[in-house]
Amino acid sequence: MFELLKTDPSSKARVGRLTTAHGVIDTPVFMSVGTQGSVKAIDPRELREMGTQIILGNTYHLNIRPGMEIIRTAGGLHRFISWDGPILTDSGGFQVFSLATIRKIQAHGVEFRSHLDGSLLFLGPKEAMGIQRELGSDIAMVFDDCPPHTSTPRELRAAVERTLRWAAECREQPRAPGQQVFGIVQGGTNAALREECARALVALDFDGYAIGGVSVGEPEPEMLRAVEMAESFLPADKARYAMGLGTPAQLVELVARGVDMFDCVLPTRVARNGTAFTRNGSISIKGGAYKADFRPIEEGCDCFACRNFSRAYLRHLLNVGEILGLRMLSVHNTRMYLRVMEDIRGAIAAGEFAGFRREFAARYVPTQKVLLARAAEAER
RNA sequence: UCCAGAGUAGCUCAAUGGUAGAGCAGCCGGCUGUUAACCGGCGGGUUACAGGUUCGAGCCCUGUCUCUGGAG
Repeated sequence: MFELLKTDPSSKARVGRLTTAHGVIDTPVFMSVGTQGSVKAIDPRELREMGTQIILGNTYHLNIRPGMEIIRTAGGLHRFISWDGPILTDSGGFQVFSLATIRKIQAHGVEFRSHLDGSLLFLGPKEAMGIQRELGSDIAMVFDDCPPHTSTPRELRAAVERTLRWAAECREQPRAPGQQVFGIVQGGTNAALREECARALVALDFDGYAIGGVSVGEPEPEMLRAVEMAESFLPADKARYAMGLGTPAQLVELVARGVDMFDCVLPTRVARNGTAFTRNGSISIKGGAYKADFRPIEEGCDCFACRNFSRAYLRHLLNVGEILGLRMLSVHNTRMYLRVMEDIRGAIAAGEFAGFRREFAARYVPTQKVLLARAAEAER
């Protein structure tokens, strides 16, 4: 159940409350990604202490390993991974995109050849919902067809039609007690397709609506447009979830466009690769510039890493390959994302979101790639 | 002091007498519903030094220096 608490007068930003079987979530919310039943390098106690409200799991990956028999025997995913807060499970739809080389799309689902041992795995609406039911997630996602950014209009249309057909079937599948199901809008950067897909999904009446088919290789301006196209046809009284996004700066902009929920591997993946997010943009802690920099990653950050360790020490850890280094960067980045969301919620509630948004954008230094994409956009 | 071996990129090491390379480190990118503690790029050399042989030498010869091991 979603409750809309306040809407920002200067934008579409809103604060709300999403009630699930395992707890209440304040939105806008960032959801940490725990694909294989673990938010990589961070344990549940740390997640809790950082203020994590909900985490993700993945149908495809958990079904391959450890397999449903184990999770069933364990008493469901919550018990198995010792996380008693809300869990959202992705359906495996993203793997249609990310594992494009080892899968074949068929009428009633997708045939995957396991990336581990090559064995066959079929995932369709029925299978994906059945697995998510057994996982016992609080929010299950419909099984969708997530096409790449490079798709032709014909392919995009086919993906939308398939996604809608499958969504209708997902909608009818049995659920775990208290489990909510979210539909997923596809349609790429095509406004007509986004509208058509959104309207059709809304007609099916889901518990919430996700915007998928973003973060599939498109430049930032196109991503923002795709979200806008879908958002305008979604009901205000249901949660909106932008799948797979984004950078801290993008989160602020997406909240301003009416999105309530996010998930993204960036904070944890980038951390393992030596990069830390700050309000001023991201910094590569591995760099020699931090060799003798005894300040915390980010002044004023209340995460465990910033309270205890210097950039110099963290750089040293990363440099010698000590696992603590990437763990601490993961902790920092995750807490940083959660703090951004806390600040966003506070700003909207206080009626100060417009100023917050302006200042955030002014301070956050984008990557070269984003700058180039924006420049190219301005050219048009 | 003698004998032997070795001196090549910051480090550890390659390179039948025929365009001196790799890994690591360094620097710069990238990473967006995780097949990623990952991927890509760049810089970097008086081949210890001085001669010699040769069309051509990191490689062969002579000398010098340094290091390592052994002998005394």
